[in-house]
Amino acid sequence: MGVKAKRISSNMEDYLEAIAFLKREKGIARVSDIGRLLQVKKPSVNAALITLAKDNLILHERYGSADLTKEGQRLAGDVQRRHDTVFKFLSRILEIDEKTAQADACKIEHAISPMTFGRLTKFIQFVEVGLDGGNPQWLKSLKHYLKTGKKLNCRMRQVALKKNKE
Amino acid sequence: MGVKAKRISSNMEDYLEAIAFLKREKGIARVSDIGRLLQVKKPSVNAALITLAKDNLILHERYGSADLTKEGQRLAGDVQRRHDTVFKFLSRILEIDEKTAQADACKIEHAISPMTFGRLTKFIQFVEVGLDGGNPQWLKSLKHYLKTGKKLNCRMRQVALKKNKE
DNA sequence: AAGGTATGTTAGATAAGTCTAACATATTTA
DNA sequence: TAAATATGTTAGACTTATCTAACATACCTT
Repeated sequence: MGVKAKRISSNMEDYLEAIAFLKREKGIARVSDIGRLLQVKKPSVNAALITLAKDNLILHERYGSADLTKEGQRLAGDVQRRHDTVFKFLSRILEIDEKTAQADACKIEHAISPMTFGRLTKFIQFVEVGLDGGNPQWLKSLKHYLKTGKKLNCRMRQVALKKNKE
Repeated sequence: MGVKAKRISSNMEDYLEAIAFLKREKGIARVSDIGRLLQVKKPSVNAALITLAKDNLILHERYGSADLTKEGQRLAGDVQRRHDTVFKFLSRILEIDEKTAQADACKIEHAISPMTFGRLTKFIQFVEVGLDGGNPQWLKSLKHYLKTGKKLNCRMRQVALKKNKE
């Protein structure tokens, strides 16, 4: 029953992601643009497109553009969501600078299980939507600790609060 | 100045990790054991040992055992620490089951930057050592939310507290 | 529409990492 | 110690992913 859900490589996931991005942003995913995005040469892109087409993840005719199939869209979406989740966690909670967070997310997105993805998603929700039982203080303490390595005491908290308002 | 700090592949990191583990656990790192640990055949191990020896990360003589050099020890230690940190985060904070957490950590350990490693380490410290300004409640709320998707209200909190005491 | 530029493809090489089958060396044990 | 077993190595093939150089097609522009 159903098509066997092949496991594709990190590299192929990157290509799918790039194609999805270009379709969304420019309406069309071309070899050159994919190459520019992923920092690889055109023949590499071409080889990748042939592989992805063989796996029924894209439609691709010679000298034509690449389009994701239903399955390709699904996989690309999965990768994208993993990326976004990891990126949010790194940047909003661990407060890692954007560049580093993006770079790390680009690698971690290929490495996390559905379980970890789900939990991470919920964790972010928990923090952002304020489901911490009305105790947002811990987040401030966390962020202060992450940056200074020091515990926020009462006096320091006041200072931190003031800084946040500036 | 100093030796150029080569960047080694995820695979080579795995081999270093395995060698360090075997040295620690059994006093000696042999080709067969490394293979068993990493689920690869002996010729693959052999090839890896040659590569690592060429990079001065291990000492290895024909038909002899493998020993980490100072640099090899340093790298193996780095990987190990990244693994432990990620594993702790996944298992203790996101409460992912051990098997999945180990599997994910084995991949993520190759993907995180020093910055992310540092922040994650501090985050775990923050949680474990109770540096959250004396508000451990948020953690309970988090764990409850991660598992049920629901916010802990006052009544639910009492229930959660009771369960924790069982 | 012809020519030039941009884009896409093919061919062939390279590198990393894996495998199997065959061979070599060590170690154990009868 | 000699044979049997375990362990390590070599040779050669395969896969994935990349590259350069050369070639093919598409498109724009005048």
